[in-house]
Amino acid sequence: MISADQLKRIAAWSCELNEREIEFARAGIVERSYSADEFIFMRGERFDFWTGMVSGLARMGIVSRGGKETSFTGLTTGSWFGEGSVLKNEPRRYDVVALRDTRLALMDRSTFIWLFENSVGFNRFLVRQLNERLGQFIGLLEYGRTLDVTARLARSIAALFNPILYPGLTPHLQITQEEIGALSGISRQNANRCLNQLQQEGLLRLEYGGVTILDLDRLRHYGE
DNA sequence: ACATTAAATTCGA
DNA sequence: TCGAATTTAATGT
Repeated sequence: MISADQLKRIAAWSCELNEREIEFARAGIVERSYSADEFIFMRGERFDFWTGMVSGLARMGIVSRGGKETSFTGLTTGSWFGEGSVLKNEPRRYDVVALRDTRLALMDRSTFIWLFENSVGFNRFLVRQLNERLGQFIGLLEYGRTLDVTARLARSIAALFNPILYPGLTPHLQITQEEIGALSGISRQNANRCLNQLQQEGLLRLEYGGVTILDLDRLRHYGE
């Protein structure tokens, strides 16, 4: 159980709920901490919570049998994920691992289902979110094949700044080049080269331990 | 892999 | 509590 204040702070969707729904939501949420490199859950595992990033950074993806890692997307503060598995009441189809110390909000399944069945505002949010994620995954289809490393990195960064999936973000993000590499599936060295190229082209600005996005639109369509 | 630079932490007054 | 010194972390090549 978390306070109404805390709910407002960590869940952008809560502003679409009425008083009663907010009471329900906060009663069904607890917070939990994860340390860097810890698995939040693994593919095939049951994890009966809908989850929100309170702070930190995580990576959603799969590791194949050979140990090869495929990253679907990064998860930053403010994003909520896992609604697919919770709705269908089935095991997770991907891994989520914390890239640095991370705090999560966990909403239990019955609360999620109650909101789904009773709250118009919550459903509005869900539809928008699912639609946005679908768009993101369609974008991933052309990934590996057609795009060079710089474009892949540009797009995984751009994905982090999707205002629907990651509400309340400023154009500045605290993230190391190593973490960007992990999200894009490339080495830190390569990430460094790509980032400098993107800075050259005026799409972002590099800082110590962070980046500031200057042109999200061109980043998103980089390499087209 | 190594050299450089920025930031965080410790320590002495 | 301030700032210099040391250690740790991030970056550039």
